[in-house]
Amino acid sequence: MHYSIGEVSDITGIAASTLRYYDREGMFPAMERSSGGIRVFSETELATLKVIACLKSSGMPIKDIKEFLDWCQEGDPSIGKRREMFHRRLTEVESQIAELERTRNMLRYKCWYYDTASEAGTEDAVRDLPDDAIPEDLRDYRI
Amino acid sequence: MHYSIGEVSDITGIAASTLRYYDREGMFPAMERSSGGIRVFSETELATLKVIACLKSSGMPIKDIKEFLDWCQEGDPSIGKRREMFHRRLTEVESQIAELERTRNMLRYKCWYYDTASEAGTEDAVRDLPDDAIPEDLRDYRI
DNA sequence: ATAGAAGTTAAAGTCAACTTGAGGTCAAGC
DNA sequence: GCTTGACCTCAAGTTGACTTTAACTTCTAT
Repeated sequence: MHYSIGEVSDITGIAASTLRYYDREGMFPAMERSSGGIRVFSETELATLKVIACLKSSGMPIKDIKEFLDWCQEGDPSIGKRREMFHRRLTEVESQIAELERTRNMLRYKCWYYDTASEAGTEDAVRDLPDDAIPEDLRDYRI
Repeated sequence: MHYSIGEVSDITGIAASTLRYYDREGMFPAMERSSGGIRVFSETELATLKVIACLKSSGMPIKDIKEFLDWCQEGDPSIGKRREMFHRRLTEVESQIAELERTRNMLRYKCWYYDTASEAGTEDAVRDLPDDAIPEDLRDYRI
């Protein structure tokens, strides 16, 4: 199947200007053009966009994603590099999750703090409470 | 206890230029200065920095954090607003975690994919494998 | 054949969150 | 008194990831 830039934008929710920007950066090396110079996206480019989305949401910068896509073009000889890259990315995302979970726990503490203050109508009711007045699962996340 | 900007930078790992920038943005409304005009950080500012770190790692922009800190200055009347803000932030972080977990699973699939390709020496060995040749827990994350 | 929607380019603009640079001041030890 | 390192301000620069603009072309439907 073939798609115009507008169709791809509608399918993926990515702005056409962003797709042009990715193209300018060389992320779609195999993309074709109509005789009049109009971009023709195919399944290949849609697959690339999925990989871009995955790597982007793992926090990888565009230029590193571009480098990875270049490795894909090189074929089998670059399998090792690509494998290592994904393992590093996985480790990275796992620590991002751990950090976000810590953040979530601090926010849970703050929610409890403000629920309590809100009920009392004043922060004085919570500010200097001893640790054992704090729900056990939130105690370590007091800030 | 009182700290110089350099000490706070060492304690927190935040660059002195960043601390000055935060100060310029009005995040330390109670911070004092020495007679010579030098910033004197106290426990109050260290506590603020912890809140800033928490909200920043939840993805909140600096100007919204500033707005929250302004609410804190208003005292008890703003407890409701602050409470709602933390509840929204918690919801937000929970969906960020869910999205990152999805990303992690896609990366796990890619790790398996490249482990397999690497062992075989060629991507041909994995590219078009049927779904049931993929580890069950990764099947849904094929990209 | 023509209108208008959708596409094209290159270059400039935007935004957040800092960081850097220039030029000057403060504070502690000798 | 003087050096030296840490501090100060203000303005400008940086980075990444887009987005916008202007001027133009192509495609599609009537």
